[in-house]
Amino acid sequence: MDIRTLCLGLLTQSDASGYEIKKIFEGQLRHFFDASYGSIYPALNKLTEEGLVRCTEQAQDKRPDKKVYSITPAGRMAFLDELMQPPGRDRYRSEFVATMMFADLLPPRHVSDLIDKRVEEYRVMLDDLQRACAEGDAGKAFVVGLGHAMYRAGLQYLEENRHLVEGEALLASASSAAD
Amino acid sequence: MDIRTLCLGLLTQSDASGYEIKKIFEGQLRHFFDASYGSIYPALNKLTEEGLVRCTEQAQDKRPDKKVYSITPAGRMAFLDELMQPPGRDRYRSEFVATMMFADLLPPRHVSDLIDKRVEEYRVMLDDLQRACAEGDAGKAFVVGLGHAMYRAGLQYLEENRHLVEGEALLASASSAAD
DNA sequence: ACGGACATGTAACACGTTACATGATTAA
DNA sequence: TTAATCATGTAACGTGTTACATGTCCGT
Repeated sequence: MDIRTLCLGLLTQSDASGYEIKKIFEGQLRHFFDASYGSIYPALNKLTEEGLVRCTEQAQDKRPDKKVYSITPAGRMAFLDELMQPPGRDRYRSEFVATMMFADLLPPRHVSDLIDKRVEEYRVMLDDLQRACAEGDAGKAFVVGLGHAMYRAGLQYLEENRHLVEGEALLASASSAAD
Repeated sequence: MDIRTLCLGLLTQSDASGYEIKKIFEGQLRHFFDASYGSIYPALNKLTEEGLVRCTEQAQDKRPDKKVYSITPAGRMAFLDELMQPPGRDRYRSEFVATMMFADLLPPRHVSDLIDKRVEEYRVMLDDLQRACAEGDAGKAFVVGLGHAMYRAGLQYLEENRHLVEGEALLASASSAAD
């Protein structure tokens, strides 16, 4: 699902400007998706050309014009069509995970620091998601709940199993300390 | 962490050809990373130019030459250097999750089918990971375990909460059936 | 006076995939 | 004979990010 389609989807829920769409990505959706202005504005222009959204320019005093986009019936159909396509496979990219794969090459302290940081990040994220769970429709709540469940499991795993990568490092430092 | 660095990392663990590296990505690492020949071969060539890996051509009878790459001391240093950089944020892209966000726009049956499929995929993946857990060093086991824990939580959540998105659909169809 | 929010956009760049090109060997 | 596995590579394309360009208003 590319940014263009995602924007179209957001516009099924409410009219918005490019700037506002960015805010939505930075808000509750932050832990699942993101998009920069560099992809949002061109996407919106393309959708307009294709007749899937309509743009109403609102002149504002003391501010640049605000371009508010709303989805057209054709846009709704196109989005539905997209949603009905079999979803492609998830893709994931985690430098933390990649780093942990090679934990045995790193100084023990560094590994511990990385895990500490990640644990803290998970905690913040879980708080965020808890809060986000309240607001929003069923679909959003479901997705937020899924994220929460998975990140909570990740956090718990880190806490219970960090010794696996820290231990190995300790072993190495213990054998050199035993000299 | 780009493909080039990932290849370098794999070469810290054993010498390999481009073809073999692809097999590794398709094997135990499948659920965490992937890479196509179109990025692996150029990466390997670039690493060679940079002096981070060395290439030994093995003439094979009845097969094209096999180019086996091994990491150089400079390569090890460069990889370590890379690993010591603070890891960038995770990025995630899931069409399933995106689709679920808009579950209320979809036919109830379709949503149920999607979840059924996802549940089945999780089951297969968990089996895979269970098996992969045994082999490999501490780092790999840790990462595989983390994946397992998170996907298991995802599966459980889906099973226990699918009614949230199926229920809403049912509600809509119930009210129209009550006419 | 300065940084941050509001507001829109473009161009260069990075990174990766897909499809193509080539060709032998082996098992069904 | 047909498909799969072994084996390497390139070129076109897609998709997105970063950095830049521009300008106002508001709070401190």
